Parts: sequence; C-alpha cells; structure tokens
Amino acid sequence: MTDTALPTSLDAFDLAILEFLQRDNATPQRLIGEAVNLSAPAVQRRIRRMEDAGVIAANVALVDPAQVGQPLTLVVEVELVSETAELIDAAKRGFAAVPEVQQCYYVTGEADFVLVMLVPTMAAYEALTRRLFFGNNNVKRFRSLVAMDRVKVGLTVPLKDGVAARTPPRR
Amino acid sequence: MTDTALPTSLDAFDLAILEFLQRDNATPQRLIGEAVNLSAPAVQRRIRRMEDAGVIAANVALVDPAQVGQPLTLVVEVELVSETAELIDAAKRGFAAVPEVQQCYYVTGEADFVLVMLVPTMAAYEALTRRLFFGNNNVKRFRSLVAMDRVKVGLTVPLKDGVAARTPPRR
DNA sequence: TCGAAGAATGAAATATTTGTGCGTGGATGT
DNA sequence: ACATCCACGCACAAATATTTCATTCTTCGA
Repeated sequence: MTDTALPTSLDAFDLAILEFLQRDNATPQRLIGEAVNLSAPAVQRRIRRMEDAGVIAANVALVDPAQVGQPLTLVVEVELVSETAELIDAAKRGFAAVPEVQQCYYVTGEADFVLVMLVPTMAAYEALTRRLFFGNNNVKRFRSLVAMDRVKVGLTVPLKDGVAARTPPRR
Repeated sequence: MTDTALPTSLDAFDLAILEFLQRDNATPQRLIGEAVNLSAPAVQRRIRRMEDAGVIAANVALVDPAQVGQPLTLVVEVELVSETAELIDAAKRGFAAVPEVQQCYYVTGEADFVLVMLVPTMAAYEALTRRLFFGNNNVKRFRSLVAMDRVKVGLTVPLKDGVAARTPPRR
C-alpha cells in the first residue's frame, strides 16, 4: 500500500474533468467530453491516468447518515498523555479502525487529534466514549462538540488555484 | 431544494449494496449481485430507489488534495459574537460558499462552528483568515489546528448498527 | 383453507456506455 | 527540415446498464 504519488501534471482539461467527477462520477464520458471539448475516449484516457496516478483516490457513493440510523455527528478533540511516536501511531491505528470514526486528523495545537464521529444516539456515543477514551489511559482529555447542523459536508477539493502554477503545457 | 427524506426502509440487501457502493461505486451491478445473491436488475432497482429516496446522496470521485495543490488541511473552530438566528444563518451561508471550506458543522459547546479547510500554503490560509474571520466582525475568536496527518478521511457511514431496529421485513 | 392482489424477482432483449486499435496532426528536439 | 513523441478523434468491439415480461412468493381477505 505505497503511495503512488508521483508529481502528476494536470492541465486545464484534467481539472475540468475532475470538476465534473467530484460532483457526479456517473456522468457519461460522452457528456463530459462535450462539455470540455474532447472526445469520449480522450476523457476516458485522462480519467484512467488520474486514477492510476492517485489523483482520483476513489469513486464512492455518499450515504446520508440520518437515513441509515446515524443521525448524530460529533466533532471530538482528543489530547493524549504521552506523545511518543509509538503511542501516537497506536492512537492513529486505533481511531482509524473504528467504523464510527468517519474522519481522524492528527493535528498540532491544543489538541492532538480531531475526530468526526457518527452515532445513532447519545447513549451510543456515551458507550463509545467509554470504550475509546476512558478505556484508553493514554487519553488525557477529550472535548465533544455535537453537530446541530451539518452545514456543508463533502470531500470536494478546490481546483481553481494551486495547480496552475506547476502545470506545464501538455504538448 | 427540499429534503426528500421519507423514512425509507432498508433491508439487509440494501445495506449490503450500500456497503459496496460506499467503497467503490464503479463496481458492476453484476458483481454486486453475485456477492449479495441478487440479479443485476434487482441490484439496479434497489440502487435507483435509494438514490431517489436520498439514502444515496451523491456519487462522486474523491480527489487527493495534495496532488492538486492543496496539501494543507486545517481544522478551525470559530466562535461568534452574537448568536441570533439571522447571524447564525448568515455565517452558515458564508462558510458554505467558500470553496476552501470543505466541511462546516454548526456545533454546540465551546465553539459555534467547526470548519475543515484545504489550502495550498500557510500564506494562503493567512489570507483566507483575514477575509473570513478578521474581516467578519461577528467572529469573536477562532482557533486553528493544522493537520499533520490525515489519518482517516472519508464520508463512509457505518451500516452494521442503527438500522436493523427499524427495518421491517420487505416482503 | 383457499384464492386474489401486490411486490419483487430472474431471464432475456435492448440500449447505452465504456474500452481498444489505428491512423493522423501538431509540438518538441535534434 | 526531419524524425519522434503524444495525444487526439474515429470506428469498432466489449461490457455494462436498462427495460420488458412472465413467474414466484408473500400477504390479506373471504
């Protein structure tokens, strides 16, 4: 599982295609092609390339948590007691393995980890809490923020900036 | 833009299908069918239904931020001065409209909002900060946590629990 | 207990989309 | 100026998705 993250170069076509796929990856290549002025095969080759290069990390369906019995979202900050490399790694692996932990970031600052969690009920969260935090004596402190509104949830990456600079003309 | 969130009922087949689609929605229906013991058309009908019901909110490609020039992830807590309904709503709309804001949660607790942001550089973040927080006099305080490691990033929803209880047998 | 109605299924046929081979044209470099 | 390299578009082939239809299973009522 090594990162095949070579410094891929993306041109305006690639970005335009990504723009589509980030919104709806079921869009037929033909339509994308029409929109960006490219043939379907060209679009297909570019998509393939970006998938191979890891620019496109995955193609997934987004599920509404509320409709599958997980109406509660929490953001949790976790502070550890000891920050040795091994304990940090252990924590990472531990959090990552929990299905309820949708996202986990290892961060600088007042907290060590930020978790985004999904649970059916507060009771379930309380139980999780017990298992994950109280049951781990390397957890010094944690702070729970309950989401009242998932104002914006997605993994869309802004594409307008940041790439242009290091984009050599393709031909 | 109304939520078509009727209390859809999902059976074990639906959940098994979702399990697949959450991992890779390019999986051929035939394969899903084989895996869950259903014909391709049956799988297709169920997917369609879940899309219509909003259980499947979207089908998207996940892009690696680092490879498109957005290597920095930050988690930001924002506290507002005034919390009138209008100002909260204004803040929601404001944050949601910013492309760099990948996620935005309105939360209870010590902060009012938690944002997950993507930027190319710290300089870019500083500029954003100026525009978004210092430039908004309803922002009392904000706290930035820089992600050193995106340990686990996804929008996968746990499906094993929480649904079974309110799942009537389909036939 | 039996029969009718509704729902969902699988198999087959059709439509659509995706994938591949090949020849062409433009840009780069010698 | 010429050769080479890429990426393109076109045409065809393969695979996948979608529709149709007859059947089975379950449920509900007589």
